[in-house]
Amino acid sequence: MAGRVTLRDVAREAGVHTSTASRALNPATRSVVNPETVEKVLAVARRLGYRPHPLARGLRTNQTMTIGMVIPDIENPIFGPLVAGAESVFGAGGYSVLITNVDRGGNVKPLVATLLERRVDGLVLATALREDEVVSELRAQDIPTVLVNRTTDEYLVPSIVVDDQAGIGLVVRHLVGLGHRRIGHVAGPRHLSTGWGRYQGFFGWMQSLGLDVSPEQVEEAEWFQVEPGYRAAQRLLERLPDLTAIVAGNDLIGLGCYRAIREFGKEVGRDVSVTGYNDIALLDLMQPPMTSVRVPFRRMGEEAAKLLLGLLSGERSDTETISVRLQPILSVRSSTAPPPDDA
Amino acid sequence: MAGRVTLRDVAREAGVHTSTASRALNPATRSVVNPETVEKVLAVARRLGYRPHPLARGLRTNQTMTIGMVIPDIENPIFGPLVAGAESVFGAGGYSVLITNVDRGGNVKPLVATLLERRVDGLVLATALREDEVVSELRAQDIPTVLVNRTTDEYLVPSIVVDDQAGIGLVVRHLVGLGHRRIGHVAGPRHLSTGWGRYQGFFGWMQSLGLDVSPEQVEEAEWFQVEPGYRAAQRLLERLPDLTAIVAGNDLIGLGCYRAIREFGKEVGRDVSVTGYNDIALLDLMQPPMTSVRVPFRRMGEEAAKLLLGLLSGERSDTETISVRLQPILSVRSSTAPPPDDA
DNA sequence: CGGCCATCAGCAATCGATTGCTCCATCGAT
DNA sequence: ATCGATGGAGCAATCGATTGCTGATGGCCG
Repeated sequence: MAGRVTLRDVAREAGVHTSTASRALNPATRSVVNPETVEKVLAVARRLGYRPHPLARGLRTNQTMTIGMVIPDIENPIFGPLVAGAESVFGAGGYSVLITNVDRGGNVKPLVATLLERRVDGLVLATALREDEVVSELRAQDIPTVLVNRTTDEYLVPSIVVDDQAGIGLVVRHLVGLGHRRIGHVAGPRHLSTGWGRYQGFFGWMQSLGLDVSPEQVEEAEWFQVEPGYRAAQRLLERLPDLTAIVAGNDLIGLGCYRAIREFGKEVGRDVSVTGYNDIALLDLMQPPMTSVRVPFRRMGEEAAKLLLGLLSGERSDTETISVRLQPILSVRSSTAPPPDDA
Repeated sequence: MAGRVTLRDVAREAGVHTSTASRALNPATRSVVNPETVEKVLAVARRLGYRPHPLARGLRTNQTMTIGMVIPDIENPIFGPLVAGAESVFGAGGYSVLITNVDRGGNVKPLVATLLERRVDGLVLATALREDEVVSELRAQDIPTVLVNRTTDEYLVPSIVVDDQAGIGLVVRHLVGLGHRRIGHVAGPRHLSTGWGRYQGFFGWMQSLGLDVSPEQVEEAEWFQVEPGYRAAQRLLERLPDLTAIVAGNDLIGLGCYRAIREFGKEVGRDVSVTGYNDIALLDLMQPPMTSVRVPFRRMGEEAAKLLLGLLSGERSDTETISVRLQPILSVRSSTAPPPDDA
């Protein structure tokens, strides 16, 4: 029965008062106790296998050593590594992670409320919208919060995101380098920073590379999924049948593009190149393997955890602007190739 | 500031003692309080937005309303739905889920110890080995525990698994029905109930369908991953080049088989049929789309949560044998076809 | 009219740890 | 020798809710 031993037991056994035992056990207050007494208490605690009761401690100190994490659509494979990374860093810091999943269309607010009722010490949200009421409130209430993967337009709380400008730059330059000129974009939802940032990046890079680009070269998928990507790609190809390349908002949308391209009687990688984003697992096993922008999700989770730990320890104030933009790299595969000669 | 209001505040405002307020608020003890008083307290609590402090309550009642969940290799896509399913049921029951990931080869014991120190009310483990010391200890300590996806050989605690016997039956009968006779098996690790059960099922079904089957038709992948699956498939095909079908231990192993088959100059689905297991996302987009056994992971998570909730409420005793075997169904795709004529 | 019981609410202990304050003893300085 | 400073340890309050027990009130029955 681990944990049956209370501080009282330790104190009695060591022949000191509980308060003394408490101070001896706590590294921060240890200095006010006689070193010999400290030794004695420590020895007894070890022998008895004493473990402080987290609830009792938390009640008094008003800390739960618990982090709340909200994940949208946990079935999306990008979130596994993200959670794993965060969890490992939090675990090393003595924190545990309460996880909550919110399916697409679900309401984040009550979930966050539940987490706060549980008195989590901080939050990691992977659910931010570009304009996010929940985040604003958390900011207003001074609840240590870190955003991950997505962020808000206005800086409210720290975030760890990937540099979409850079990521899209990688694919656009890659495509242009291959000789593509007529490039389209099947964007993700533009009310999310990821969809928006990539969309912006697409425009920016096309222009800066001196290529014509207009809004009609873009279609928006309602969601970062295969099916919506497929439908958006259909619309795009119908309007602009002579595109030689499509930059997809993420890998799943890219897979939707594959399907649409085939339905138009063309071959992916030969007639029309496609790029994805995120570089999820198994992408290299698709037909053809998809060129994508590799996003370090595990690292993203780790950085988010470190950042939040920093906020919690008071080392960093969340009023100072801190945002981390991770740099992606390009995974080139055979879904991208020079445009066909007759193009 | 949700939660700043304490029971004391409510009691004072309602003009009653805290104990009365407490009883009025708790449905179980409400009957002992005058209905009018109850109304009054309830009204005040609502007005003030009172939320009980979970730590204070937990300290007294010795319950944290928290469940610990241990996931192996959280990056594996099967665990997303499983976690989501469990989390939604637990959430509805007022429980929160502390999640812990253990990477392959990691040690589960200290993670469980941490969770127990946190005083979780129960555990869901997706990490069971066929002989599992940790599970035995939990059983011995009477800690409400449920296993999910994998189970132990000896019945120790309740589990929710898929019926591997039935699942393998689906694929073997499917293959035999297509005309295959020389069928091999690339098994998953046999120290896990999933690897073992499918291996057993393969033998059983082959025999019961009157086909020759010997251990040399089987190779074991060290892990449920593409790469180990590939290596095992290589070994198998080298030994038995005339196989017309391979039953893979799971989808990822199946994808490894794809690669090995191609390296042997054959075509998947035409020369050699392949079946997977689990039916993970994107499998339908592989080349060729893989026939697989669909396992309802979300449901598995839900059932696990329900079962554990049952144990916790005392409705069910964990001494009575309870195990749920979910029934899988077959997703037929084009990785399976009749054997080639010359075979 | 007295006594008994049921109903309801308050008192106070309790869960286990933390921490401000007090108290005592010792030591050094004047 | 006296006083103050200092180190070290104990006392008790506290965090917020739950709950066994006690006590008061009022109704009913004999």
